[in-house]
Order: sequence, then C-alpha cells, then structure tokens
Amino acid sequence: MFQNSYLSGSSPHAFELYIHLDWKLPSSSPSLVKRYVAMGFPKEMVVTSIKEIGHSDQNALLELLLTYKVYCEGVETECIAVLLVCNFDELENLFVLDITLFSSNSKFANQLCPLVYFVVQDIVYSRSDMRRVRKEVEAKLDNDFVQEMFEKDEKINSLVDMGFSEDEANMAIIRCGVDGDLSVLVHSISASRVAGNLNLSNHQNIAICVHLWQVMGGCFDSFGGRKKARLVEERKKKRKRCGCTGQSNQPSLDCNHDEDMLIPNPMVGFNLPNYSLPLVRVTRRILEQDMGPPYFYYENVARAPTGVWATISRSLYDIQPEFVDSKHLCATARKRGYIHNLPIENRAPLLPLPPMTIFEAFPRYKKWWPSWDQRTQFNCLLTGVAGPKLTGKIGRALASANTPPSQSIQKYVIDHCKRYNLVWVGKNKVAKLEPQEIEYLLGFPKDHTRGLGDTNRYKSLGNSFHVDTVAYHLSVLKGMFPNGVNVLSLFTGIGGGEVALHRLGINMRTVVSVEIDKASKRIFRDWWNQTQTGTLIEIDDVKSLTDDQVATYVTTFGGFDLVIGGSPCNNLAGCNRSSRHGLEGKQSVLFHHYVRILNAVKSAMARK
DNA sequence: GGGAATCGGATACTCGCG
DNA sequence: CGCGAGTATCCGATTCCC
Repeated sequence: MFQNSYLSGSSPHAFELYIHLDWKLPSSSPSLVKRYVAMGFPKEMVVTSIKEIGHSDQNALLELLLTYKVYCEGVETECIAVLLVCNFDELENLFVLDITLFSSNSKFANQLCPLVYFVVQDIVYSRSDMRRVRKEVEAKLDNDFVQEMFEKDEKINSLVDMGFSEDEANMAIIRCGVDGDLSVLVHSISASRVAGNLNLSNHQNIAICVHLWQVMGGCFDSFGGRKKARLVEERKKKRKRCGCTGQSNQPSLDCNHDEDMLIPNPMVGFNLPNYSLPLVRVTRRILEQDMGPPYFYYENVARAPTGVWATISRSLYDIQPEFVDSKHLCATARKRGYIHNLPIENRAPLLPLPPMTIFEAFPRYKKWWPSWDQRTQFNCLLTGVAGPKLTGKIGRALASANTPPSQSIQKYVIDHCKRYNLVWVGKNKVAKLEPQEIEYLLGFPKDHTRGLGDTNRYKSLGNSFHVDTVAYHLSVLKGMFPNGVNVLSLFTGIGGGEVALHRLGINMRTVVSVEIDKASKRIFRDWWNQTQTGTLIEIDDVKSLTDDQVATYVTTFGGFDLVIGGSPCNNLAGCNRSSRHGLEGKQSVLFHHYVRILNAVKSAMARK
C-alpha cells in the first residue's frame, strides 16, 4: 500500500521509496526453512532471518519473520532506499530499529537497505545525520539530565518570547543542541520553516509512513527486551570509544549546527546514465517564480566545509543540490555539487560514452603498470601536478627495492600515485599526466588549452567542469531551445559549460562571458572563434557587471535562457591548507555575485 | 577510530631578457 | 645585474566513509 502511494508521484515534495530485494541463498537448516516457507514466508527471508538470530529461539525467529514480512509487504524489486518516519518521542524505538535492522553487522542492512533515510518531524535525515542526533540524545540521557533540561527550558522560553512556537523551539534545540547559541537556534527555526514549506507537505504520504512505523514498532515492542539489551550494549561500546578520545563531555562538537545536505552515496545525483535504477529520487520543489526561463546552473566542490552548501542552497531559492562524482561517468573522480532549475527527466549523456577506466582511456600504460597498483580510475584532477623531483624519488626507491617491492615501499608509491594521479610509463618509472590527457579525461577537445604554459594548462583544467557531467544535466535544453540559446556565463574559465552545450549540438546565439583570468579568456575566445558563429561578449570581472548592464543585455538579446557558472572554490577546497576560509573567503565570496547577477537577470526578465 | 580523498597557496628558485 | 614570468617544492586539516 505505501509502495503505491510513494510511487504515485502525487506529492511533488515527498521522497520516493525504493527498496531493492537482493536476497542471497546460503544453505542452512533445510527442514526448518521448508517449514517456514510452508507457513507462507519467502524462502530467502527465512534463510536470512535464521542467519540473523539463529534457530534456537523459535518464538524470536517467528517474530523476526513477521517483522520482515510486514516491512517487505508491497515492496517491489526495484527499490534500494527506505524512508522511515517517527516522532522524536519515539526516537528510542527508532534507535532500536536502526541497530536491529540497519547496523553494519546486519545482513538485512547489507542486502536490503543500502540507503536509509529518517523523517523526524518533517525533517529528513540521512543515517549519518541520525547517528549525530542519536549521539546528542544519548549524551543527554547519560549526562547531567536535570541541568540540561533547565538550560533547555530557559532557551525555549527565550524563543517563545521572540514569537516562535514551543514546538519549533524544541525542534531547533534537538537539531542544534542545547549548547547552541540563541542566534543559531533562531536561524535553524527560520530554515526549518522554509524546509517545512518544501518537504513532505503531502499528509497522505506522511500518514502512510507513520503507519509503517507503528506497525513495525508494535512488532518490536513484543520482544523489546532483547533489542533493548543490544541498544544498551551499543551505548556502552560507544561510551568506551568516546572516553578514549576524551570528547565524551562535548557531544555538541559532533553536532552539525547547519542544516545538512543529503549527499547520496554513491554520489550519483538525482539520476545518471548506466544506472538502471534511480537511487534516491527526489522530486525537487521549485517555486513557480524560480522555474526557468531563465534556467540557471551553479557548480562547486561537493566537499565544501560544513554548512557551505546549506548557505548556497538558501541563496539559490532553497533548491536542493545535486551531488555527482564524475567517476560514474568517466575514468576520473570529480566530486561536485550542482544547483539548478533544469528538468531532471529525460536526460541523455554525450556520445560516445567516455572510457570508464584508466586502461580504457590509455591502453598503453598497461605495459608498465605493476599488479600491486590496483587503481582502475584516477582521483580528482587538481590544479597542481607532481614535479620531477617526486617522480625521480619514486623511481629510485623502486630501483633499489625487491621485486615485488616491500609493503611499505608499495604504500609509499601508491599513496603518491593516488595523490598526484601518476601513471606508469616505464620500468619503475612514474610520470604525471600530460595536459592533453587531462583535456581528454575532462571531455575537452584535444589541444583545447594548448598555447599556455603547462602550469597554466594544469591550473585552468583543474579548475574546470567535467564536460560530460555538465552536458548530461544540460542535455534537457536541446529539445527546449531548437533555435539556440542566449547564455550568461559567469566564471567562464576555459569554457566547460560552452563546450558541453556545443557537444550537445545546442546552438549558442549569444554568450556573455565573465572571466577575469587572461589566459583562460584567450583559450575560450580562441575556441569560440574556431567553432561558433554566434556573438561573444567578454567582461572581465563579475564585480564590474552591474544590474543595469544586465538589464540592458536582457533587453538587447531578449533575455537569457541559461545562466551558468561555478564560482571560485579556492576557499572551499579540501587541499587548500592555508586559506580554506569558507564561502566568505577572499575568492569564494564571489559566489554572492553569482546570486546577485542571477537575480538581476530574473527581475529584468520579469519586467519584460 | 582510522583510512582516504581533496577545482590550493606561499615562497624560493630558474631562466630569459634588457 | 635587475626584473618578471614561469616553475618546483614544500606546506595539514576537514570531511566522509567503512
């Protein structure tokens, strides 16, 4: 019943539920299995249950089977994520459920539910979110409960005085911790109000989820003692671990004070080609006034400091980001987040599909690749590369080592190969990738950046889009704009977005390109002149592009169909050791100009 | 709790040019 | 010899996942 409701698509806001049944068939207790199968339980479920708790306690086994049966009723074979709903009052029960069904030791977790999401008071949590919340709650139970309740009451009173409801205040404290500043709590409530408008407004679906939870809760209550004991055991282990780190008194350190973004694992966005099944299909809620045109497309690194993507999303109309690792589309990893208002149905990848492995991309490296280097794909292509000193050092280390080298030598070599994406070009000889090879991996035409010094080539390529990923998202524009598009391209760089549009066969009538780096500008201009017939207007700096100027362009070109750009990641990127200062950092702060200019386009087009 | 990944930056250096 | 452009080398922390 709930299955149909979830898949009905009646709510534009609800997560859809998929559970993938992939039961294994180990051989155990054939006669016992037969008996339960005769009672109407699927054979695979019986086998799994026996493996889970054994067959000595027949009552417990029967109860577990009943639980699984209730859980799996109506579930079809295409589903691989599950959504659970409960109230915070029921958290204790939810933890029991989590540990029982979804712990890493549970066969059930591995075989049935790789993706689990929890909906508590209309807020969607991933499993890792729930771990944090659980830590928080458990800490509350374990520590000075009375003191915390006192602090909590005081905070609630303050928030109620400010005009928030008691429920809202309670929720904010659970999300942010009782240690959270009042301003943090206020912000959380505001954000929650927005999220409340966005998510799960379909009461039917919520009711169905609650029903599921109640059914399951009933089952567990009937033999809660055993589960409860396991929960206590888990807690003890946890306490022990916390004790080792000396952080047991500061659970709030683990608490995320920003609204978390759901990053899918695997990082495949809303959908990808070659994935026969969508993973967590999220029907994004986009307000009427934020739908295109103009369509917009924003990109930045996925692993930004905590809270950055929540801020970006807030600035971009609370649209949920789409996180994609390009390793699912090509031979190199590139974990990026994208926020856009493009349709997500009927996407199509660029053809031919790019090679997925190192050897498919570069067969010649197979010759010297040692068996103990088990890489099949490259890591993220960064802006810097290894120099001859490092590769020489690796070569000398290998030359003086045994065959095969010792474990420690292997680890030293592999670690550096992974860090700098080195390839094997001779006996005991590793080398950096050539700029041309990186162009190929990222989907650019051959020699796209040729003419620059190698350092600049590596830098501009490292800062660029992965063309195939972006093209996959932009592919929906092809049918919508048969006569071509007008593009406002911010932070153009070497033109990854434009190359994607070109490879999709989408004609660019006009591109207004904003890019400050002269070398990148030259690369993009040269490419444009060689491949395009439309109008290119170049602007140096996003800061100098005024709202009035934007309005003039809108009037001149009849509006922009696409506003595309990835703002600087310098202060967000993980490998920045000296100035990873977040979204307000020196370069990354330019993100706000993306928002400003996009809003200028929207308002100018609304006036038209 | 530990392994692994990460659109980088500051600085000293080399090299070609006048 | 001074200058500037290009180059090489060194520099951990945050975050996620298992």
